[in-house]
Amino acid sequence: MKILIIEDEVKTLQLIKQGLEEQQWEVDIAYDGSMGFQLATRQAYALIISDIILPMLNGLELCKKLRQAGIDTPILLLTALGTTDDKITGLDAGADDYLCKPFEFKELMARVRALTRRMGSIVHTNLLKIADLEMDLDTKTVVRAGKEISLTAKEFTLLEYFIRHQGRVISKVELAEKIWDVTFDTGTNVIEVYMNFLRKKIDKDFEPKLLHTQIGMGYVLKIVS
Amino acid sequence: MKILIIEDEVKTLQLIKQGLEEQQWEVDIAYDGSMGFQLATRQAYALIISDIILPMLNGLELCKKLRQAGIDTPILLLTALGTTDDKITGLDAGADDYLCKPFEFKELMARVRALTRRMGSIVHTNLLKIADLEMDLDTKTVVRAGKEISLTAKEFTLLEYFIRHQGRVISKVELAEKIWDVTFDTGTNVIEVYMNFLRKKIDKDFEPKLLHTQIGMGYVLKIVS
DNA sequence: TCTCACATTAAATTTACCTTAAAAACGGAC
DNA sequence: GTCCGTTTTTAAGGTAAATTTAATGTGAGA
Repeated sequence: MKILIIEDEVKTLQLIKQGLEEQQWEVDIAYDGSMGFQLATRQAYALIISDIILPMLNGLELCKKLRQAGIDTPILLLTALGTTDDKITGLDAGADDYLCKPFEFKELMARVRALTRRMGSIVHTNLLKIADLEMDLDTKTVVRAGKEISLTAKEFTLLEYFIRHQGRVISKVELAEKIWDVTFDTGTNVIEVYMNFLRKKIDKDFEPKLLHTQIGMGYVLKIVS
Repeated sequence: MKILIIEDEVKTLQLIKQGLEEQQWEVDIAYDGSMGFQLATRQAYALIISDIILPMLNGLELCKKLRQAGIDTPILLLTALGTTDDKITGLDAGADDYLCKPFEFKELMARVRALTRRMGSIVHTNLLKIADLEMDLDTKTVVRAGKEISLTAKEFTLLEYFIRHQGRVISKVELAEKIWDVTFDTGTNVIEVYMNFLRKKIDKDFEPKLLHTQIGMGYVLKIVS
């Protein structure tokens, strides 16, 4: 699950984004309120972190509009406006927490943990990983270097087998048995065709390459050759 | 629904109690941590407001014990310990918010409103949501974008399963087991027919579409593909 | 340079799913 | 019980996408 940051000040944005990514969160970014609204209504986030002073639509109006639209994602407002009345306005607009700049980074992270804890249990469950390639068995999605990659059922099963046995050279006979469920030589080249499909999708536009051929032996999924 | 205050300093206690009662809250009181724990585990509160420095069992230990006991009532810690590290310790112990004394009373009230907002709606109505689609389990009604949608029993059960597992790709085998209670392949296409029924009712006249097919894998209920 | 194992592409085939209609089962009302 | 409306299931035809086949290209090793 992802976190959405809405902030027009690039330095603050980068700081938060980096910190969240270190905690294994996926992060989306918006530079103004209306862009933030678009994103927040189009997909489900675990948390929205928003500045109050924003172009287009300010953080308070954003809160209200999201709540009106039925979005109940936790919202953390982050701003330089530090009076008690500002905080009250923010919280009553529908925000769940309010943190004043300048804030200590570790406090922000603790508040993020507190706000996402409830969601957290449903999060990051069935994930398989190698390098920057992630496979989510629940949502059946594959992401490499942050880009979502769409796989067919057979491609998915095949890649799953490779990730579960990463580093091991897997023979074509083994693949035929485990993925295609045939135990005799059918004289086909499906496996080669499918390895080609997979490579086009998960390796072609990325580095380092993960799928390697060991001529006469089989294929391996591993980092570096 | 009630709020529980755990505080040994009588003056602060009275101040908060009175303020909450003016907002029509019923208030229970505990003067030490273990009494607070007893009360919190014996009935459901909308919110627990606790000091950290308490006789018997301090506020942090109380938080941890309550979370371990499976109590997920929102907890607001209220204390004189004001460093960032104190806040982090509190939030990571399982608290939802942390306010330092001396605090302005109206900020406390705003934070109480923020923390109880969710509970207020979740508790007395038993409803499931995704995007602008709402399902009320008590009245067995479904509403999308404000329009009431009438579903048959099987359609309702099916949609409920999807909403409870939103984001997850659900295979036809799983649906057959969980909704139709068959564990073997009956060679039927009921599921496809029912997906068609559901789509006609909840997706046909609305945007964005929520039910998506992942060929060879199953179906997902989610916002955007 | 020749061979073999694998890569690549396009075309053929098959499967999974959608849609519609009609049949069967169910549930009140009488 | 019978009738009738509703819900659930079966069945059949159509379609797009996934899978497989087949034909050709390429590169490493003898």
